[in-house]
Amino acid sequence: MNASRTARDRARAELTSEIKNEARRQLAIAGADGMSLRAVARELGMVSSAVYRYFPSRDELLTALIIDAYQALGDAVEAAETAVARADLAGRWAAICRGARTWAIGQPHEYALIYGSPVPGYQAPPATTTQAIRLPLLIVDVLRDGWAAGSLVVPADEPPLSPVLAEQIARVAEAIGVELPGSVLTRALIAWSQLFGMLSFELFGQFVGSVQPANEFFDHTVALMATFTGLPSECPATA
Amino acid sequence: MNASRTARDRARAELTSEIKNEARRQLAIAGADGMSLRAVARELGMVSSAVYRYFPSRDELLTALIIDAYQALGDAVEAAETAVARADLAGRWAAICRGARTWAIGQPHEYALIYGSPVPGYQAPPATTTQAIRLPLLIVDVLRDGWAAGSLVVPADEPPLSPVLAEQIARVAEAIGVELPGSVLTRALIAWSQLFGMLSFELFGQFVGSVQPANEFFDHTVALMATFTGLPSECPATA
DNA sequence: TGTACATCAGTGAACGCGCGTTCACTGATGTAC
DNA sequence: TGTACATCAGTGAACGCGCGTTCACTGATGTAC
Repeated sequence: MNASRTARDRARAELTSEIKNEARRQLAIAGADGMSLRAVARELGMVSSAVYRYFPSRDELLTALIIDAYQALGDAVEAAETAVARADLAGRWAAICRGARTWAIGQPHEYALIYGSPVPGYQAPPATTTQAIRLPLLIVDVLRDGWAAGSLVVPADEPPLSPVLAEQIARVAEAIGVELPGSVLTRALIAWSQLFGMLSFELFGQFVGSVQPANEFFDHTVALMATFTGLPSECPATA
Repeated sequence: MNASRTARDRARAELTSEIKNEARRQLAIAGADGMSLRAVARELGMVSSAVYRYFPSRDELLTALIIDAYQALGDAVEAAETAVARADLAGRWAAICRGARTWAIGQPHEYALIYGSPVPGYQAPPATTTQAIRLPLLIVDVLRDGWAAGSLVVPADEPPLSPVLAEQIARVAEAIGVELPGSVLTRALIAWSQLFGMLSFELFGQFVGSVQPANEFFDHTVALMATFTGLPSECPATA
């Protein structure tokens, strides 16, 4: 009836996610280019053409994996951030960073899929963007709360933004509906790119021979970058 | 005689670099996985097996491209930095950053090859490391000069490095033969990772919809990160 | 509850493709005397 | 300067492989009356 879930529906949903899981497994072994429909089908004990009942092409399967990855990262980071007391701004920032790192280390190949080199000839659909901006939006939330509470430390000798940059930043602020000084938003973008630069360096091996394993370097950096964005380094006075 | 360069030698050197050039062209079109020996040979008007007289396998060709890319980036950045007056520390830092960006934008696929996701199943030989550390070494040079001149601004309220991190950093300092406070070296590593995080975001499309085109954001960030590492923001007093 | 029809999942064969690598060979270039 | 031999570049055919995608089909599951 209209209770929707027929046996067929359930079977379809299950197989769809099994296909994605197997594809993820191959991603981990052979990378994005190595993920093949035939191999997925083989591993699942079905004939290769059967996969086409679930995904119309290899590219669509890849797209699904990319969206899933952004979503999983967003979920993980949001969960980590939500667990921290709202007033603990530095703690929330740290939770975002550590949540991202934990997720990235847990599934390095999915991380590489979304933050590594773009797959050549592949165009990300808009649905990915919606997921991709969740993390930067979380960062902005923390800063906005800090701004509202008056606890943000804006450096006095900040060089002014150039007109072009100021307008780009203003448009961003408008698009996400947030009122923050341009300098604060700019520093947030810098901290955001630093975070992923650091994660990529760690995961892609650029820290080998220096700060690898990077646990302590990561935590230290997170603290410094919190200060960089103007967040107070200590928990707020519980007054 | 012993004047070495026979016609054969010259022909070999020329074809070797033509093969690499064609391989780079394919890199730009199809990415690292898309670069194929057969296609290279085809484009050069030779039979595919002939390429094996120059590179023993596809992987060795890729390795050559990776080393070349690090080398080209190192050369470009060194040239940019050398052109700046020694005493102009912030200028040297900016030259390093802009040199890296100019090179990356000029050959985005070679950039992706060395700073994007690692090619699965591929192990970088030590020769790449020698080239890869040239840029961070340049950064350290600038800071060392600043330290020697007493013009480095070390923040007073710096959180102390944890013992593990302090030792990692000390080992790095020893390995590269430099005497700098651990906090300065740590900030250098942070700035270094920020630089490449920002470049990757720009090249891989994460800034679309915010600070793309990123020229002004880049320059602004370079200035802020110079301050972050302790470099004086102005040209030195010419006294 | 039972029948007739429509929908859908999965099959198996095929198309056409490109790939990396090996190997025995021909012919040109270089070297030693 | 000339000859004999060794080195090397490039050929062409072959091996064995895996890939994405299409298509006509069988048989099971769902739906409407």
